[in-house]
Amino acid sequence: MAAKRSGAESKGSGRGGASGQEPRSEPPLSLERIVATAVDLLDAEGVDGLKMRRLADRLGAGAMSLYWHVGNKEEVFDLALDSVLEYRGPSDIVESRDWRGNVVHMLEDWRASMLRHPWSASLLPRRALGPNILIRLELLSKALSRAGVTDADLNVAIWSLWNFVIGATITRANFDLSDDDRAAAQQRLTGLSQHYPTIERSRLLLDNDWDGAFRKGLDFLLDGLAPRQ
Amino acid sequence: MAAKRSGAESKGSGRGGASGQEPRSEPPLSLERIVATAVDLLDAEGVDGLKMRRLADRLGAGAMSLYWHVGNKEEVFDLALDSVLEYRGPSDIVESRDWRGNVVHMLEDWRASMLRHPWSASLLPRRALGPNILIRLELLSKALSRAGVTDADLNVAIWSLWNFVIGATITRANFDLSDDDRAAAQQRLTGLSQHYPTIERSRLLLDNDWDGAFRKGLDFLLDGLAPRQ
DNA sequence: ACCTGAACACCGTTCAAGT
DNA sequence: ACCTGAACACCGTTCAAGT
Repeated sequence: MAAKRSGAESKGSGRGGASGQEPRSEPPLSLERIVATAVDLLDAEGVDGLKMRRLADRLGAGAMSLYWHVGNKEEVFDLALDSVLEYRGPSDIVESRDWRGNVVHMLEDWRASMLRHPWSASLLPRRALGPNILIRLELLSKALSRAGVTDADLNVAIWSLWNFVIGATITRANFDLSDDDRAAAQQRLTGLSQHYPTIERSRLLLDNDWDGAFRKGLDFLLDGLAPRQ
Repeated sequence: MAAKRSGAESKGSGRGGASGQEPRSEPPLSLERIVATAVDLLDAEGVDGLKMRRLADRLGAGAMSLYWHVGNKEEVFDLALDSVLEYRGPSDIVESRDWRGNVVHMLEDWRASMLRHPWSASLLPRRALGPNILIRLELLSKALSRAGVTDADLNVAIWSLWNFVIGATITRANFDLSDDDRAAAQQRLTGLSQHYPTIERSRLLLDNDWDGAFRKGLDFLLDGLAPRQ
């Protein structure tokens, strides 16, 4: 992932090194490098931190060079997003047994991949579906069929799981930023406990076990979709 | 919702009326007017269409007057969002019977409210929870308790429903924009049917019954959360 | 074919003034 | 107390050139 940063000599006159750590003798610009660097930048600075100028800077390229390789900023987002959703499944899907294990594994991996890049979940629903998510949906479809979900219910089941994963991951990725805020919210809730007695008592806003809640909620949903007989 | 637009005389020298329909003798600026107008503008132009200058323009106010009433643009988003999530429940919650009907009604109303303002769903997960969503969560909590969900599972159940609603609504609101794109995607899928045979056969990307899928998926999830015995 | 800086058309926000 | 325009510090993108 990280660039190799070979020690080398500078190109010509200095560029007024404000950043101080600009690598020298860069490999030429390429889509691959641009996408990889965009992911790094997004990880470091979030969605709002991705600016075309800054990206070019990180690449050691002139400010506007990117526009030769990419149509516009949107395209950078699309490419960065898909590059982050790759799935290296558990060996082969031929393993017919334990459809449920396969599904849970893939969905937990999906969520984990997006949480490693907290900008990605929010982006996913508003962009065209790239090949890497299609692979995941296909796996889902196969497994659910095998589990006995009827053809008439198949699409509903897939979208239900999609909704659950997207909703959980977007929520988690965004709440993550505001740990103190959450305490403050629960505090406020306590002050208003006459209005919200039930969620105040269960300490809904303080509940911190995101991974457990995802896993248990997913189990409930799968129970509903394909009841174990 | 819509302003009354009383016919009246202009204030002084013309402002070079580019928009052509600027109302005259506006009521004074107020938080309420700002929020209501922000919602209108968001509905009309989307998240990216809300610019402080444009909002001021719609209010018939000078470009920078808003900053007296609001700290910054973020605050406008927060206020607009909460104003859109109000719930006027079915009479009273005392109706103990039919917890499931109550839940389904509230969640469908929640989704419908957000789809009426397609920018709202994406905003919700990244902002502090306002009073209007807390009311909905409280209702959810009460109903699920009544349905027999144990205290240990209560938070999981609430977040599962949250995830489902958020995921479904964000997805629907965004896919809505691209009806042709979806056909194109399915087309592309058909071309690659050796890679994605199952979702190609079920025509996953063409499935257009969003309301039905939401309702049926919600039923599955509720079955998992509180099995009907 | 690939890269570049200058320039344009925006934005959010600050600030010193106005009434 | 409330409103205002000018000004600042950005940003995405176009374009005419460079090599």
